[in-house]
Amino acid sequence: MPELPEVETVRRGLERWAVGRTIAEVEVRGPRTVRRHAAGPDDFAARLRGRRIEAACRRGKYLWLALDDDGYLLAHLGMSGQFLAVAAESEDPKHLRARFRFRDDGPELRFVDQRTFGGLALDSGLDAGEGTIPAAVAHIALDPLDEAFDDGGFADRLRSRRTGIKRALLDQTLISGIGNIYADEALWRARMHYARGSDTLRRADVVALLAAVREVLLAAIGAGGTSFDALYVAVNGESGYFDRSLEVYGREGEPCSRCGAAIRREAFMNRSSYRCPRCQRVPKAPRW
DNA sequence: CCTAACTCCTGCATGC
DNA sequence: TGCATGCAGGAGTTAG
Repeated sequence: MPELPEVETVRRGLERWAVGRTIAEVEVRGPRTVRRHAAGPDDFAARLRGRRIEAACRRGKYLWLALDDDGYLLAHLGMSGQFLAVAAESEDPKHLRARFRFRDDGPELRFVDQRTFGGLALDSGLDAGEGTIPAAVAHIALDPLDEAFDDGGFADRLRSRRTGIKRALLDQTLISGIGNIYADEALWRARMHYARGSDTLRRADVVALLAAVREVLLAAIGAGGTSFDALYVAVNGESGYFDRSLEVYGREGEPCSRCGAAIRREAFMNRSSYRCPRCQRVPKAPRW
């Protein structure tokens, strides 16, 4: 599932394959993928025709392409969205949702999405202090790899919340880019249980947690992300290999690499959480 | 304002 | 074999 490392890998691919090119034609398959574009698929396609792509940007799990008319092509991959740069002659995949052709001889760009949680929209800019961003992204917190991320401010906000630590890590308005996989991996690295109350963390605990988050995100970016199946690949079609480095996620029953205890899978927030039962003990006052 | 449940969707694995 | 069920889950929306 695309989280920050996967989205960053895709962003780099868009930088390589889309930036500097001018759009000739856009084809949208069905209304769902552009459901966030209020004016509809035809307007979406018409406005993009002739636009030059100036930059590929990201905040958390949101991606956007800055256009030469000061607009933004905003994208979210959801659970299974992909951008693929491929020769126009190659066969259309089953879940093709949008196609971008350019005014050059290079490959076309396709947005493919099996589970349709992903989406595309055109948006206008908003001055957010740290620069202009698409208006629809304004409520998303900076991600922990952004140099403007405020560690102290995050600690304050986290500690003032009355929720569990994993819920907080998954809240994109508090810290962005973390999903189920990297939340579990970071909590394992920090030796914290997912149900620990966010208001029980001392500032030093938050420092350790942020360090663990950054370590795992950077390592995963270095591996090109995590590809469990064909649902996540880079823009050039390659899979990431961070799945080999996962310590707990998807490893139920396997020994913890630190202590040897069998990794446990538990239902939490209508999904699965993985943890080491010895390294990550249940807190005295868990907040499920 | 805060927190949490609900909802959208498709394909694959599992069980009877 | 076929059908029902469960599971994967990001984030906007709604409810309390």
